[in-house]
Amino acid sequence: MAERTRPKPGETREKLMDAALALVGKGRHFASLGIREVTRQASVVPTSFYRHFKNMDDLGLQLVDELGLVLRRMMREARSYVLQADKLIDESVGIFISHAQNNRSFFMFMAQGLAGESRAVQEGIRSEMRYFASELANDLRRLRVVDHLNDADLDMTCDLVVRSVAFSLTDILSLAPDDEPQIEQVRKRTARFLQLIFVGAANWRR
Amino acid sequence: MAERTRPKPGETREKLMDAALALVGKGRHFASLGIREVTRQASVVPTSFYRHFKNMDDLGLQLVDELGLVLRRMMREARSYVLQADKLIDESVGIFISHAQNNRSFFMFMAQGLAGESRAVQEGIRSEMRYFASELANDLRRLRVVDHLNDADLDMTCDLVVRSVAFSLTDILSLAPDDEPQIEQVRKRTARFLQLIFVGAANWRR
DNA sequence: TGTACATCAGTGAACGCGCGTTCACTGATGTAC
DNA sequence: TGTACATCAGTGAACGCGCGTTCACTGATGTAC
Repeated sequence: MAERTRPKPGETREKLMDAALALVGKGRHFASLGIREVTRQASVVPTSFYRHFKNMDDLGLQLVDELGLVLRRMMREARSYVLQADKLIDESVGIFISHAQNNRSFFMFMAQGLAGESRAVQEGIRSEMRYFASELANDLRRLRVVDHLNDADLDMTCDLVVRSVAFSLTDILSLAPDDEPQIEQVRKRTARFLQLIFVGAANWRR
Repeated sequence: MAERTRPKPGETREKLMDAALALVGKGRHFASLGIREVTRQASVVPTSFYRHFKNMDDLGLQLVDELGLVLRRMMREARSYVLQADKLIDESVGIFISHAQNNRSFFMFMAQGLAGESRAVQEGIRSEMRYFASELANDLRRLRVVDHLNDADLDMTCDLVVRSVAFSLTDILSLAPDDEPQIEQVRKRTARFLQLIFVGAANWRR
């Protein structure tokens, strides 16, 4: 019955990334985090950091990859719940916002990274958003709600949708996580933004 | 013919704010700037900082106020150039983008601040954006392009417009300042976003 | 299956450095009478 | 108008501290034969 004296492989790496995320979730900006600070939060000796990351930028880049996983999970859930077009907007916005609340730190990191110091992180997040928009375009084609739009116009519409939702995200993040009434406000407003955009798309260039 | 041995009042304060902006303009994130770093950039002794600001957050707040002035100047220019509705979108977007290029550092600071560490700076920037949106609503009423929308729907539309433009801003800022072809792309795409939104508004709840 | 060796992740001590902040001082400008 | 004093912005030295990074070491795990 020997105790586990050796940590699982990759455990410290995960602890460091979680620690950075936790600090961001507490309101700190990623760009202002230091190596010692992160290792302290992770209850790990500072030297260990270098076993897994070159520097903080490197850690940031690896967080972007994990962010991608979160976004894909969100998309998958939206797809499985939203099978027809009529409640599409409200349900998708709802799913998005509940994910934003359950992954606050991740989305804070994303919001920060868009205007962050590291060009690479910036590009990574933008590329995730582009991917998200293109998947959305696929889904809309599949649901046949936008048959009259050509590909370029559909892409533009989806891009605008993703941007609007991303901006609503920063609204959510600036609220207390349990401020239900305000969160409900943001949910409604975001849904109306999307309705407005889709009304625009429906009447586009006719 | 005595040399001016004493600096003008407020000169150092201005130098410090300019220095912080300059560092942000070089790609640094405001949250990661230090007092010594800013004073060094301003060619001022570190102690002087405390004559004008309590800490970096305080300096950030005062930068938000100046940002407000830049935005108001931009609005004024847009109003004087755009007198009728037909070229409204293209011209406004053009003016906006040229201001973004001429005040890169300011707008970088704004983009960073939206997801920044200081709650107060965040609120300040949001409030500037709300003000901007409400002024836009006034203008649209005045130009009588949105007569069929009620106040709440007009506000929503303007909010969405301002958000979309603000997001395009981050597109511009991530490009090299002289990358004309790409900037032209962003200009066109932003204009089409706004057209889509206005088509939506024109057909809203008919 | 057993043995020898390479690889890997974590450790603790140590380094030099730049940081934020304080202090007492200076000298120019503004204000009261 | 002149004088005395308060206020203000800028200075240079000094402080203690936490930072990023390096180093040599440890011991567990993986690999070759």
